[in-house]
Amino acid sequence: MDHTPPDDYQLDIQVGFLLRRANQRHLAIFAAQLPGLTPTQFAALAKLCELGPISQNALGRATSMDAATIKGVVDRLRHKGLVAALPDAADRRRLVLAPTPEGKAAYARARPSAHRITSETLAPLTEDEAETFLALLTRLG
Amino acid sequence: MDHTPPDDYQLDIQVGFLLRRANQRHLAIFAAQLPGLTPTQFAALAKLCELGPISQNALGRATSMDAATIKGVVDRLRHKGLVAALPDAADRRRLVLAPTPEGKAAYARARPSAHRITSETLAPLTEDEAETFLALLTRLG
DNA sequence: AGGATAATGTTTGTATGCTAATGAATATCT
DNA sequence: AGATATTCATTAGCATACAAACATTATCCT
Repeated sequence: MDHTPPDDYQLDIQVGFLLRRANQRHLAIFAAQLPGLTPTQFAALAKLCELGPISQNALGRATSMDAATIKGVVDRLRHKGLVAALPDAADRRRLVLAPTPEGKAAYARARPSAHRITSETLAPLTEDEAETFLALLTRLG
Repeated sequence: MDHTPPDDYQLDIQVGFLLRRANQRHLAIFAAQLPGLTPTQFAALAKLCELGPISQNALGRATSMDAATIKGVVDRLRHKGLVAALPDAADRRRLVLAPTPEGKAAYARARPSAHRITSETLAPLTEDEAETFLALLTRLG
């Protein structure tokens, strides 16, 4: 009898809306801390430095970007001189990507900022809360 | 001595990356459950139905979209016949928006789907976990 | 009253992000 | 081997998002 019928729809309480807002805030923090790279560009560069030479689509899978998206991101990284691409001799469909020396340097320079960005994004939470949040968020991916 | 130096950067652990992934999954669920409207379009329509007639920029603020973004969203809703726009007699800069009867009907029809979308997005978590997650996520917006 | 300021809506440009279609190359399977 | 299927990269089209610049209109302040 005390049961509230779900007749109301409060947008501000919905996961999708909250995810979008949290992401907006994170993007703003990222742009302020690391002006030269977008989050996706940094993610692609970071994964490429982590994994070493890899095909474009494989890099996309590693960073959760589809083929169309990763292409645009890689094109911009190549245009900036951070990533080099060579045709794969063994599989002529493939484009093998690798970070350039400038790309590796940019990644090394950006890493401290990346840590600050994560900290600042999670700053409204205590350490325990942040840990809980990340664990739950991981399961929603 | 057991302290791990933050020398490594694991992309898959970063908030930004996890937020992007969770959002991707949510968008896919949304598109499957509610094919006619995008999440932003639904958010704008829902807020407009909640709040009643309001200017375009004010609707943008209510839904966390900047002026350029809300314009595109509203244009598409108007093109679908879900939203009507009239010049404000009191303030000639303003465009007063209101849902059309079709817009109100679409909102009423979409609301059950919206609840399902939220449930499905949070399905990997228990109810208690989902509640915790939403509380923490709210503080990151 | 009148000049600085601010708000509203618009446009342009850049960057994600998805779907769908395409052509080329490789794998698979009978 | 040959037909079928899959993978890779690309392209086109649509929909967020944000920044920056703009003209128009309100408001504020002295």
